[in-house]
Amino acid sequence: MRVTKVERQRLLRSTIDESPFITDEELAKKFSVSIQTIRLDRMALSIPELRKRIKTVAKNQWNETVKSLTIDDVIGEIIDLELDQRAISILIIKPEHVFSRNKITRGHHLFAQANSLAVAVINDELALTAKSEITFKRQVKQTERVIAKAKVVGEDDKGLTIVHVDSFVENEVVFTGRFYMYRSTEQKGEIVHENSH
Amino acid sequence: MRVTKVERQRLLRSTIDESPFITDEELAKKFSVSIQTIRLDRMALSIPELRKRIKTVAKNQWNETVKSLTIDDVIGEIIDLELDQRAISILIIKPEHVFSRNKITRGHHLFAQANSLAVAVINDELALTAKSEITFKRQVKQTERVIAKAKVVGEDDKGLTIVHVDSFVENEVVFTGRFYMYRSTEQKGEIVHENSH
DNA sequence: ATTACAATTAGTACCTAGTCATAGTATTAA
DNA sequence: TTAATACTATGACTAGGTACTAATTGTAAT
Repeated sequence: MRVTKVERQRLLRSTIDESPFITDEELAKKFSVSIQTIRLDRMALSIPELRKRIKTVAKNQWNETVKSLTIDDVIGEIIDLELDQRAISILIIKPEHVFSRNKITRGHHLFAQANSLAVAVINDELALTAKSEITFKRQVKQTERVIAKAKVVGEDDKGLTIVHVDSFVENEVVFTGRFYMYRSTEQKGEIVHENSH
Repeated sequence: MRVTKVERQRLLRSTIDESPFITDEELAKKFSVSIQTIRLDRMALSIPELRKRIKTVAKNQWNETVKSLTIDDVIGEIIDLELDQRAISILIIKPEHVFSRNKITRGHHLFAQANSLAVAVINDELALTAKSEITFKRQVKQTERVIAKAKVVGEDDKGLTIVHVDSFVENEVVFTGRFYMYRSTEQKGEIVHENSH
């Protein structure tokens, strides 16, 4: 089925978004246009070629910036990250996050967002939560957008890194947590890049 | 530095394992051998070419991402429940629960198991976690079976129901948490399960 | 020293999934 | 009719390989 250019490009974007492992050839078949048209479309939409897409997806896992966690391992989307300093992530509450009857977010999703952010902010190969104290300040409903802000506040007497996370919906605190993180090397020494790629 | 074939292949394997984004050319330079030698080595070790490696890494990540959204499936199976008294659930740690690199369970899954058990044990329409203090006692690895035991221990001064959860792997405590649960009516009405999966 | 054989290197053709540049056709709007 | 827009086609080139054959080098045993 041939559709308009605009519509095709809209569909192209979402198709690639959904399954980034699709080639131009397959896309061409799918939309009944030539490969060249698909390529022009990608140009227009600034969508990189297959291999680069795959690489991007893969690199998140092995990232040199986010060492201890892949960005997609983080529950929610990281929008700001300064290792060993602070990090911010956004989680939009969808149907799968809520109790079906009252549409209130299940607590573990808020915890997961905050906890994974605390892991991500640690500049280390291995970061694990050793302990945490958390409080659910108010209920979060479906479709609300939760912004979690993590801040590394220091170390405790046992050498655990303390990360404080506050989560907000429209400037209102909905969750706070203090995470005591274990890290493999307890030093924030030099930046170790293993740029072997 | 030239080393023996066996040693080079050992190093090759770990190098690629560490950074799968390395080309044969770069590997050849690294080990001071020809590209062909590297290729023979990869053949011998059944290590696929760069693009396939990247693809695998990317696909794993893609799966993990998709899976972490359906967190509802990871809560574990309730095997014993006496409302407002105690509850027990079992969670077997699968690949989707762990960090891909070190196979250690991600904290939020242990939290989710304990938290959802705390919710389930409350005999009420609406049960929500208001606050909790949790401790991860030791790391849990893939394939291990986590048994969470929840016990309702009373109420605090604000009327929040306190549930204590200990999680074990083979009689060893791996997680403990104290959950302060909000409930809509402080009455024990009819049995309400939010089994919305 | 010569042979035997493994280890290594070299070279070729071919493949995929692209890039870039250029040219050409079809349809539509002024 | 002309011009613009959308689409298709072609050729030359690239990275990072596979698959194969052939030649060379290293080393250990006879």
